[in-house]
Amino acid sequence: MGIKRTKIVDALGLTNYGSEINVKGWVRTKRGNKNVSFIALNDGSTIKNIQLVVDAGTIDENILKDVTTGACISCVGTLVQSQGAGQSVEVLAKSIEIYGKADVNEYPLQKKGCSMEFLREIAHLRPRTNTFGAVFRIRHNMAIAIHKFFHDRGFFYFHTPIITASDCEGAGQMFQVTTKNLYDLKKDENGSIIYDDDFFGKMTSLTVSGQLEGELAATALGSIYTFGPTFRAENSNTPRHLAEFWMIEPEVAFNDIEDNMDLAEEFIKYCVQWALDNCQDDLAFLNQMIDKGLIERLQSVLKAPFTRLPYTEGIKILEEAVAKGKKFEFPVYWGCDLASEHERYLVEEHFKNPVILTDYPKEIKAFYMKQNEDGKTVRAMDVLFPTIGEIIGGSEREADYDKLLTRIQELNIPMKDMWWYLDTRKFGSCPHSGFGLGFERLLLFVTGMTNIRDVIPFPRTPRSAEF
RNA sequence: GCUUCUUUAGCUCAGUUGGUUAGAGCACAUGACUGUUAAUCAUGGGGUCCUAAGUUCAAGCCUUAGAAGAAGCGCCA
Repeated sequence: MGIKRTKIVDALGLTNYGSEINVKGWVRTKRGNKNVSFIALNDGSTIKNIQLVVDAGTIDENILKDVTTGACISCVGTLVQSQGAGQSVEVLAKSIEIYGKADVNEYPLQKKGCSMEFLREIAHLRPRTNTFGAVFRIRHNMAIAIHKFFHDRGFFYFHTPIITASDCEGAGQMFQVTTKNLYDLKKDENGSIIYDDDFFGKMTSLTVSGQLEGELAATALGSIYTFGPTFRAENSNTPRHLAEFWMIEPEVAFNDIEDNMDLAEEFIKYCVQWALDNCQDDLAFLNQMIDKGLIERLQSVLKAPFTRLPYTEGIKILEEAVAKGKKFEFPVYWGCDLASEHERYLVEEHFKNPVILTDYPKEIKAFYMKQNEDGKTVRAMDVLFPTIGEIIGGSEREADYDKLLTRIQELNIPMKDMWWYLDTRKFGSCPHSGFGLGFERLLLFVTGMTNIRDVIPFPRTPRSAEF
C-alpha cells in the first residue's frame, strides 16, 4: 500500500480533500444497499468513528462480506467531504485489507443494549465499546493530570513498596505473599506457621497503603506523592470497593491540616478541570449515554469552595435533622462513626456541596493522626462527595514522639513494625500532612459511571479475578 | 459478612390466577431500497425458562436447597 497510516483522531480534522489516506481500525457497523455501503471505523484514538464509503463494485464482494462488526481492517481511499449529515469528513474507499475477521455468530459485542454486568463478563473485549473506550481514555488523562499537578508544584513521585512486612499499615485485611508450599506448612509447637524458610524469611503481604513510607520520604524530600496499586482483602461487596485499586497519596512536610485541605481541594478541582479541558468528546458521550447531569455536575464542583466542617458541627446538624423528624437507621451522637447515610445527608441534602469533615474523635481514627489540644479529637479530614462518599481520607500527622508512642502502645501495635516509623519523630521530627485519594473513586465522579468495577480495566473483587 | 432483589433466544427484556404449540425488540440470514447515521421495510432460523429436589392431573410461574450476578449496609479509598 505504501501510504502511512493516519490515526482517525487526526483524519477527522483533515481538510485536504482529494488526497489519498490510509486508516486502520475495528468495524463498528456496516450498513447500506446494493449501490453503496457505509462502514463506521474506530481505532481507539477517539470515540468518534470515521465513515468509509464503498461504492458498489469498488471492493471485491468476498472482502466486503468479511467487513462485519468487530473485524479489523485497513482501508486506503480518498479523503472527501461528506454528503451525509452526521460527519464532515469521510473516506471514499479504494481498497480494503482484512486484518482479522470477526465471526458474526460468535463476536459477543452488540451494536446496542449490552448491560454493564454482561460487559464485565467479557472484560477482554469491552474496551472496544464506546463507553469503555471513553472511560479508559479518561482514566489515562486523569493519571497524566495527577502527575502534572504534582510535578508542576515541585512534588516528587516516590515509589513505595508493594510487598510489605508490616501488618499495621492500616486497618485493612491483607493479602499474604509467600513462596511456601501451602500443602506442606511447617509449624512450631504452638501451631504457628514458621516463616524462617519463606522467601523473605518472615510473613509478608501486599501493601494496603504507602503512607508510612511516604512519610519517610516527605521528611527528606519535602513534598512527595505516591501513585500505585493498593490491595485490600476485605470482603466488601459494594459499587465503591475493589480488592486491587490505585491510590494517590501526597505527603508534605510543614503542611498543617489547613494546608492539607487546600491541597486536596485544589487537586481534585485541577483533575476535574483537566477532564473538562482534555476529554470533551468522551465526556460528551458519557453525558449523553450514561449520566445526563455529568458535565453540569463537574462544572458545579469547580464553582464553589468545598464546605469545611468540624465533626462536632456535623453531629450538631445531624442531631437537629433528627429533631426535625429525619429518620436514620443508625443513631447519631458525639463519638459515633458516621454511617454513609449520615455523610450522604450532609453532602447531598444539607449542604448540596462537597464537604470536608475534620477533627474526628480519636477513637474512630488511625493512630498516626495529630491529636488536638482538647485531648478528644484528631486532625483528620475526610473529603465527602455526592453518591460516591469518601473520596479522600487524610490528616495532619502526629509529630510528637511521646504522643505517638503512647498511642501505639494503647492500641497494642507491635514495635517490630513501628521502630523505623517512630524514628522520623525521633530524629528531626516535623509537622506534616497528607491524604489518600482513591483513583477509581475519582474516576467514578469524573465519568459518571456508577460501579467501580467499570472504571478499572480488569476489576478484582471477592470471588472475581478473571482476565 | 448481613439484608433484599434478579436469573426466560447471542444481547435487552415481557410472560396474567399454575392450564394446550413460551413472546417482543435488537443481533443474525435472505430479499427490497441511489447516501446511510443505533438506517428502514419484508421474510426466516434461533429456547437445558440458572441447577437440584419437591408439591400437583399439570410448573417458566408454587415450596426447599444450592450457584451466579446486582443493590443497600458494614469495612474503607
